[in-house]
Amino acid sequence: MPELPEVETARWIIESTLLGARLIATEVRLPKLLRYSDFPDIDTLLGKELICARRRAKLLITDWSEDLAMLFHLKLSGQISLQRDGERLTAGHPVPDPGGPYPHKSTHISFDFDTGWVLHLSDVRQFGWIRVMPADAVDAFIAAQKFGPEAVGPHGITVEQLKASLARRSIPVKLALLDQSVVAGIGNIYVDEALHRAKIHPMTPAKDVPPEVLPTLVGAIRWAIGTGIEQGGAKIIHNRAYPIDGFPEVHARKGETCPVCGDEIIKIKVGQRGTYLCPTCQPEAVVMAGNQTRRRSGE
DNA sequence: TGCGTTGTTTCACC
DNA sequence: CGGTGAAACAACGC
Repeated sequence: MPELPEVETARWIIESTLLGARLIATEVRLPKLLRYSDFPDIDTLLGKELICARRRAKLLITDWSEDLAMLFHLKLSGQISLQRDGERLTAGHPVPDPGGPYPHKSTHISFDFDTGWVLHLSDVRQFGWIRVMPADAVDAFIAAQKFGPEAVGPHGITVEQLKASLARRSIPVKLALLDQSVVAGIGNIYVDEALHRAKIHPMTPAKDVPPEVLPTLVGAIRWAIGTGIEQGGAKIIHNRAYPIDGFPEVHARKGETCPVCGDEIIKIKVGQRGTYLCPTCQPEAVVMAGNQTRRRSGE
C-alpha cells in the first residue's frame, strides 16, 4: 500500500545511498515489471550514474547520466531495499519474511552499484512497474497523469485549492481525496487518518464539508502525511496496523479503541474501499437546520 | 477455495 | 464535457 510517505521514504533512501553511484550489474527475474518501459532491456542503464531521486505523487523518479530516467510505481505491494555489508534500508510494503536474506521469492529485480550497494525491488502482488525512458520525455509523461497539488511540501494543497476541487462534487469526501487530480499522493491509509483527525465522516458528500472545516482538513492531511514521512511509512500486514507511537490511529485497527474518545473503531465500505473510523468522533453528517428534513413513515 | 486487497483505468450513463 | 458509480485488472496469501 505504498502511498506518498512510503514513496518519499524510498526516494530518500535512494538519494542517501546511490547518488553518484554507477550501475555495474543487473538481474531481472520477472521481466514483465518492465512492461511499460521504452527500453525493455534494463542493461540500457549499465555503466550509467544515478544523479537524482525525486518524487511526484506516488511516482518515484530517478535521473541517470546520458539523459536516461527510470520511474517506479510501487502500486499495492512494491518495496525497495538497499543493502551493503550488514546494512539494510527498506521502504514500501513489507515482504513476508522481512528479516530474511535478499533476494527472496518476491524480489524481481536487483541492481549492483560500483559503491557496493545493491538495490532490490520486491513486489508480492506484482502490480508495480518500472519504466526506463529518455529523460526528456519524463515531464510530458508526468503532465499526462493530471496530478493535482501535492499533499505536503512547498507546493502542498491550499485551502482555496481544496475548496475549489470539492465544491461541486457529491461523492463521499473520502473518494474525492483519493482522486489524484484533487490532491496527489494520498491513499487509503492516510485518508482514513486525515478524516479521523479532522472529525469528518468519510461518507460526507464532498461539497457538504463546511467551509470553516476545510482549513482543519488541510491541516489534518499535512499531519497524516507528515507523520507518515517521519515514521518512514506505515506498517500494515494482512489488514492489521502495527502502529508506532499510536500512529496510524484508526486505519486497519477495527475493534481497537479510538485514542481521542475511547470508542470502538469500526470498519465500513466506502466505494469498495475498506474504511476505518471512530463513530463518535466522526458522526454521520447531520441535516442542517433550515434544510428540508424527511421522516420515514412509522417514526 | 473463493475472497480480500489497492491504485488506477475504463466504461456506460446522465 | 464532466461527474458518477461500478466494474475491471494486475496476482497472491490465507
